[in-house]
Amino acid sequence: MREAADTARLSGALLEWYDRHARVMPWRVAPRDGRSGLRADPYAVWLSEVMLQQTTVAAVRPYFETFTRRWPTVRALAAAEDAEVMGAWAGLGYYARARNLLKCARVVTDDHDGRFPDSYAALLKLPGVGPYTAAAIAAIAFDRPEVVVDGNVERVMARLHDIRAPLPTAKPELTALAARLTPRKRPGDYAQAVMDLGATVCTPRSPACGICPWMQDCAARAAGAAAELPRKLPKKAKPVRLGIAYVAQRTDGALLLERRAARGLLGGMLGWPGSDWAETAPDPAPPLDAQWEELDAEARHTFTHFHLRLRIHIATAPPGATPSRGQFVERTRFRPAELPTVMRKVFDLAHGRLDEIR
DNA sequence: TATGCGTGGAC
DNA sequence: TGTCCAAGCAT
Repeated sequence: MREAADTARLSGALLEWYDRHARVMPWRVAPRDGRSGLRADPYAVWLSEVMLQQTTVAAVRPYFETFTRRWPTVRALAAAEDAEVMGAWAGLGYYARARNLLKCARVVTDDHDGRFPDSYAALLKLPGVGPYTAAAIAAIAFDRPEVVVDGNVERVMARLHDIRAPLPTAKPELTALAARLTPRKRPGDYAQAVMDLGATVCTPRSPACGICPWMQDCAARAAGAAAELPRKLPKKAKPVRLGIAYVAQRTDGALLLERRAARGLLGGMLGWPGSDWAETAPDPAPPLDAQWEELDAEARHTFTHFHLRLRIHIATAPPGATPSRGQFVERTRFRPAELPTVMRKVFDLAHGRLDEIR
């Protein structure tokens, strides 16, 4: 157990480092000196934190810009159509976040008069807001001294204290260690400072210990073990699943698309009608009667827990054809960017040949 | 507590 | 090429 004076020195040293090295991000205000009174917009903090769940800053940046331009306030977002928001989220992944984002915007608008609650407990009740996000919003937007623990903080704590127990077993211990270090002053800056440290210095591979403000205090560095921590339980192998995607184009260029079920994989997103995805070869079941042609190429895509190989069948839909699934979307209204990545891969492989046979 | 849930970049 | 990884949450 560290002395209180020691923890104050550590958090102080990190805040000094952050004052000099904080990265510029569109959802941030400049580091505070405790007097400026500047606070980040809770809507921007919430939106960015949800986008940043398991997602890199580089990937989030353009999406954040798009969302705040189209929907500058939580009320504006709450009033958006579901399909608009899902389309705007396409490509960012973990689509349950987008579904919960809309739910949350509507709860804040309808039940909280358009203002985000300012306490950890109230934030935690919101859809899509878990322990990390609730603490982050409370600290960053409302200056509350909450303990913010994400993957960066876990890694930094595991190294600082040389914790050899693997994740996720070690998470409670790492959270307790993070709690001891969290200062009462500038909690939002402190939270962002630890995460920035983890993202730029105390990185998963090849940590830059030589420039770390906590170099002298790091137990793992002293033991020569920094790069090996945190340990993690081994992961399961990903099985390969097989499927068929059907891309039908009408002679006027309209494409047959289908809104996926609201829950589960790619829930609520637009896609091509197709078979289930399973480890055994699927039986063909095209969504309309036509002269189907199977492409030589297949779309390969890796999800969180399986690899997918998607065979692609294409056809020109006969005039007046009525599909058993999905609906035709005018070509001028079709935006490949509104498809999840695996479906966009299918389109990229299909569209040249599609126009040849039309 | 364990599992399902995306994507793109780094190595 | 394959593997690992990132500012987690819901069930």
